[in-house]
Amino acid sequence: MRDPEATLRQHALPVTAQRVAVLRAVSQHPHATADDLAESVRGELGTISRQSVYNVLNVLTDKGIIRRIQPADSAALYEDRIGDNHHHLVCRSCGKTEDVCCAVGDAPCLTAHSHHGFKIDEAEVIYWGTCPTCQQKPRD
Amino acid sequence: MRDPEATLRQHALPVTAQRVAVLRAVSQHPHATADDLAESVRGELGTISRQSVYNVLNVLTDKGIIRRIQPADSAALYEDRIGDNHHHLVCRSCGKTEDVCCAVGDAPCLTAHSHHGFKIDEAEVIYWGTCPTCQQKPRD
DNA sequence: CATTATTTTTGACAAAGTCCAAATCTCAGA
DNA sequence: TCTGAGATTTGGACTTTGTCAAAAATAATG
Repeated sequence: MRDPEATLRQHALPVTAQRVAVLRAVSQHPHATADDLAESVRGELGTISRQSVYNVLNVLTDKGIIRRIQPADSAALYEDRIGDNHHHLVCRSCGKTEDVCCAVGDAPCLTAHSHHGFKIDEAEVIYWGTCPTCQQKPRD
Repeated sequence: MRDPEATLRQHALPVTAQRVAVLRAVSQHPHATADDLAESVRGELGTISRQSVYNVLNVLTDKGIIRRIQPADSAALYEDRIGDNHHHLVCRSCGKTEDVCCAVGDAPCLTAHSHHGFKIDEAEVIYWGTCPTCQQKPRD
């Protein structure tokens, strides 16, 4: 994220310290939870309410400035990288999350064959596995 | 599910009224939440504790007898149909969930190109869209 | 600067699950 | 069929993640 303030203005959002800080935090910590981000912002701003973190994240998500992903058994994660239709790879053991470019070309899984009369607008893909670190640990 | 009791025995699980009823409910109501299933079981058994529903669903899921899916902004859903690697199609508006066979052959999205050193074991795909019924309703 | 609408904050609340200890039940074996 | 050990069910407290609402503070316009 080059300039959080400019980004906010481009979307007609009043610029506040909280928004700038949260947006910067999302940019610096991809795949962080709301709580992680709150912690991060507190290190920078000194203080921010839990509710404000949620407010900001919701507004930014609604405006399409950031993206929310919600893997099973995890709080929502946020990321900066949008518009490129990438997917995610999550470690079942530690939750570590990585970006994955759509494997076969641009949007293969996305071929929205109309099914059951639904109008499909997105195909979300999550690859589940075990990260290198966890592969070395003894499984319980 | 042909015979819930036999299924439980095959997996070395003691047969209890609660397990049989929950398993049957999952079979009869694909994509139901734990709460939905509790209601359904109460209609059949008269009573079951909330905790037991969770206990049973967890055991059955661990044994691979049923499958749990967790779309964003929804409680976990359970289904009977396992082992065929199908995906899901969820209505953003009403949450209606349908099964979708893997679009391109057997397991295209599943091609687990190893990424970032992860050992990938599953590719979960959720198609998001609007169901026929909700397409007709005026959007708010 | 003053005004007005928007944000932030605080605290209560809600949904979905889990943890724990006590009571109950299942099932293998006598 | 009866018994007992071990597994399951239950009830209640608790946790996590997030939302609601009203009051206080702040940003942006003129």
